Amino acid sequence: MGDDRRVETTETAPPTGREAVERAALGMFEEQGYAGTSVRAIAGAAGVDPALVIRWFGSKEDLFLRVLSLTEKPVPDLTGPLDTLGERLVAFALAPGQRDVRRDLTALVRASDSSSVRSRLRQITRTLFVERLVERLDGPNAELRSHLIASQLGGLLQSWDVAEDQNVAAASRDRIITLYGAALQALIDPPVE
Amino acid sequence: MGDDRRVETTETAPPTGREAVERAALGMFEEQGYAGTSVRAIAGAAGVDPALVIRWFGSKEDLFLRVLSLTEKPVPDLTGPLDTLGERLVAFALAPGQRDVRRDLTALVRASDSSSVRSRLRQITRTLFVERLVERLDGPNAELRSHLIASQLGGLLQSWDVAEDQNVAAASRDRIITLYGAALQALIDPPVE
DNA sequence: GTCTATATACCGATAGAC
DNA sequence: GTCTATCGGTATATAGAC
Repeated sequence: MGDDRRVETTETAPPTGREAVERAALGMFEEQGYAGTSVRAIAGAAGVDPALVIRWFGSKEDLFLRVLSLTEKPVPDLTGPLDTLGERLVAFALAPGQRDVRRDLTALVRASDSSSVRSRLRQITRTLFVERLVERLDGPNAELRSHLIASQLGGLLQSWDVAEDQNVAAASRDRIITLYGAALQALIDPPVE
Repeated sequence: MGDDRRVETTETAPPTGREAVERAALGMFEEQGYAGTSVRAIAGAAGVDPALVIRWFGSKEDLFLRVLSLTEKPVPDLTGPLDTLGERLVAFALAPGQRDVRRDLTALVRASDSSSVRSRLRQITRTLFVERLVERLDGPNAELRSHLIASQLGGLLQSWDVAEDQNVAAASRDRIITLYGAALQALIDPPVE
């Protein structure tokens, strides 16, 4: 603060104060997880006193939830033909450009011992997938099927992350898109009785 | 050891020493997670000095991995007709009797910031599902498909747990078995080119 | 008001006495 | 083998300087 003269046009102004804390926190939470990141380390990286972090953001968990809200993150494109939506969803989830989102979701899942984090996770799943999927699905149980599709995507992301360049991750992305896309498609297509 | 006289017949002998620590640790890790469970609390519940827990088991993480190895847990029955295996796998995963296994897997996933825990998770997935599935699947990419089926099951378990008696968990188990079973079936059936 | 410095109450782990 | 005492670490809260 102090010399924060509100030059709102420049994008690359070196962050200071609260913003520096938020950026440092996001990066460290993504890379080392919640438990592996200390408030002291965040404060050090941001050039700020540790006590200020608590004073500004309430608690470590509040800062975590604020910084991992996943707002302003890209959303999957659900337009286009329904009968190939499965593959497009998998391709979206595994796209290189979605790496940060994957890491954010991983960090959230691994911190989900806390019920606040679980609640945030539900909210993200709902706004990112379920609410938008349910409007496109035909047939019965559209909402449940949307939830289950989101579950499938969550499972894929978790395996992709846990695999660590073996097993699943070692397979060609295209093959996974084809195979797992078909599995998603089984819940996208209206169920036949 | 010392007074461990190998009375292998009695099942209900009140656990003492190391065994009391292991039981207390398992229960507390399942219920409150890794971070939420302190060595001091485990020692207190087991009636043992906290320093002994470390001395006996090496570290908190070593104790966690030892107690959550998921050996001697029931394994899904993969025999029977292939064309309904999807539903049977979902039914197995969601069965009330599998609650402890679900909680164990949840605890592991939530502690998977640690690479040792991720490694254990891979091992469990492999021995519980992949190795046994791959022998039953026909068609190409049997191993990858087995991994992806395990991913689907992992995603379902995670949602089931995060949902907390809303959304997914609120739906009738039978409907989930039907719908998600069909999604698993898409990877069980040999892919058509 | 904003921030600095300090205090409290935990944690996992260890050294060393008995 | 067992346990006491303690170390360095953590998150969080507050008193008080500027």
